Amino acid sequence: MDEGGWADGLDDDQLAAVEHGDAPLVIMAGAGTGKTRTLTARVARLLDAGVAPERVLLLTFTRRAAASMTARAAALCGDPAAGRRMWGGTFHAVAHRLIAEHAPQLGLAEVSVLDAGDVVDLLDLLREEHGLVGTRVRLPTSRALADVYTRAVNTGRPTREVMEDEFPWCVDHVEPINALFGDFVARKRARGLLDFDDLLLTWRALLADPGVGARMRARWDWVLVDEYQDVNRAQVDIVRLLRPDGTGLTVVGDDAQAIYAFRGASSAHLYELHSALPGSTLVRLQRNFRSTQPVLDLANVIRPGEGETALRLRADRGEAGVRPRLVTCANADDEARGVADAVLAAHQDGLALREQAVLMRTGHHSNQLEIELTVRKIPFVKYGGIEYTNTAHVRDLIAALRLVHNRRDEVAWFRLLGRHRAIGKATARALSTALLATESTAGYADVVAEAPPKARTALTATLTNLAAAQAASGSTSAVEHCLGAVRPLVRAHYADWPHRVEDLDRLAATAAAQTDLAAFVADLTIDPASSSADYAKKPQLDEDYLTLSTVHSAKGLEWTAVHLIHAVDGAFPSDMALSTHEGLEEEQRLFYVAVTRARDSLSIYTPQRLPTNRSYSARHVLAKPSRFLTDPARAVTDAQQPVDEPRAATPSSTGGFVEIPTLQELFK
DNA sequence: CAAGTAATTGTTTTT
DNA sequence: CAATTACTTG
Repeated sequence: MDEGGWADGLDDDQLAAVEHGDAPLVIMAGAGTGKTRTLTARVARLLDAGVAPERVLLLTFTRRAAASMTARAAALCGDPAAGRRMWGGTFHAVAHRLIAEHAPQLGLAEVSVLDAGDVVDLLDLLREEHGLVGTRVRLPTSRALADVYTRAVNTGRPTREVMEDEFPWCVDHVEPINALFGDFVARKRARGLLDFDDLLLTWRALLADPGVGARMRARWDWVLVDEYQDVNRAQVDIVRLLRPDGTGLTVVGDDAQAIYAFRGASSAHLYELHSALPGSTLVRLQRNFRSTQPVLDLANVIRPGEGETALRLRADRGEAGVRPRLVTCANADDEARGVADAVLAAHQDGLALREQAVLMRTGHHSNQLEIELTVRKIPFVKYGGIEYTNTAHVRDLIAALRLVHNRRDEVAWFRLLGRHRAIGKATARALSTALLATESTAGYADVVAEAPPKARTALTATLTNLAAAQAASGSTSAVEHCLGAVRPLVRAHYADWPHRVEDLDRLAATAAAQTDLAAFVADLTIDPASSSADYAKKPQLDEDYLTLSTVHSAKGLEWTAVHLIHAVDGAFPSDMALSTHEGLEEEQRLFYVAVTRARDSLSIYTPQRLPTNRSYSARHVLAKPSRFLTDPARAVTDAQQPVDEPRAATPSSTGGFVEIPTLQELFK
């Protein structure tokens, strides 16, 4: 019917991908070539042809991407409700939904999701039991153990091999470490705890089961996967198990934008899929609809890879445009002023802050800039970095919320018990064991008797509240009791409690409004960035604000004006990546991703002096411009020195902005 | 065994 | 410079 709807404005290549039948389809789409649009249109076309929305599964890299794609596809075919009926989300989020549904088949009563920090806590607990503590020789930290484990799981290599290659100082302890990992797996299983890796492994196991797998496969006729260059071994297996012969499968990716090797991803999976599925069609999208040619000229210089896979992006918008600016600054403060000046200048010329972004390699690169923006009252929201839900008090509340649905969540018990005065590691462990042994909440009182006398009053209050939360029938009352349990602990435990309690009230208010509290808590863990960002910035939704983002978090997004800061060797590329060839290549792809986010205007800043990262005193060190700014790269940019006289911050000179809190402040 | 004090170590990206 | 960790004391 609404033919023009989804086909509107698509070029021949895109249309070919959209109208392709049910044979396996691999779309290699360069940056800015309308990959999201094509995928969305393809889904809309399927719906338009009468496919039931619940028979479509769309796997994306972030929850935000899934939500916007399903909503747009539904709108394109004139049935807004279809978006909610469709299956969409990250691998991890969809896995959780399916695992919760199949908990009985997995022998699990309830499931809780552990974040990276919880995993470290649990490993720490086990580390002592396995005698891997002491000061006689260097032993791996819990953090290192978590790294080894996740690395092995995500690449499908034995832990021994991972340790030999990447953690040589652990090699002397392979035996006890592997024994510990065995216990780690068993303990998680016994308590209904799933970490991020388990979500994928468990989904894969469900699919590999003859009975459950066949039924699960039969749920969807169409499976579409975005950002396929960033999937790891387990995710590849899941895709293959979902569509064994590739019928109804569509994957989209760009090997030049593979930036998650550290998580076990490999862009080789993209090619392997094409060759593994004999009947598959390969469609290449090379016309860039996003950026001006001058921006692409730089992108083409920076883009890694030669030969067959090399692909020169061509601007559909013609030759016009402004060459990227290469701005040399004295130091980070100078850089911050330069960015703020440029952002405000563009704003005065009518470019909304929402159309501008500042990108960086790592979260702390914007420290000085954030101060400058705050002083000059330029509102901003920062994406990336992991501060928000990782703050201790937020995790305390999340632990309490997890206990509402899973009384056997040992990690959560351990954490909350340890917040009490007079209860340390050893006592917390003993008490959590005792709590796990209780048949019902009625047994909590007996456990209090085992606690040190000084802790009993507070502990009684905590356990009474948690028991009430567990008995509560609705989210509102459950959350209220959790807050009742956690608030006094936070007040007693943190000197700066007023701020923290405010945070908790805010989070609790959102949690209380949920119909499915368990799912909300899991979501908060699986997708912390967008969940916390979404609820934190809701009140200012129609405000204009500048985006600050790590390049990783900026993947798939675009802005009219982009400012790339700290383009300096050691910062971008990160000094952590300089030692290996693969590491450096990934940094280069990351740089390419950053450059290709810009539509019209790109500015790259190179501060000449930065604080040393060794010593935290005020000493600075000379920084060289990023090695990716080669002579050919410089040849297609305009070098620019900002005014080098120091300028005072000019507060209200721009006026009119309402100060909104940054996420960091919300969760401090 | 917990809490306080002294020493030391930190280093990226994220589901 | 902070924040974690190792060591000491109550």
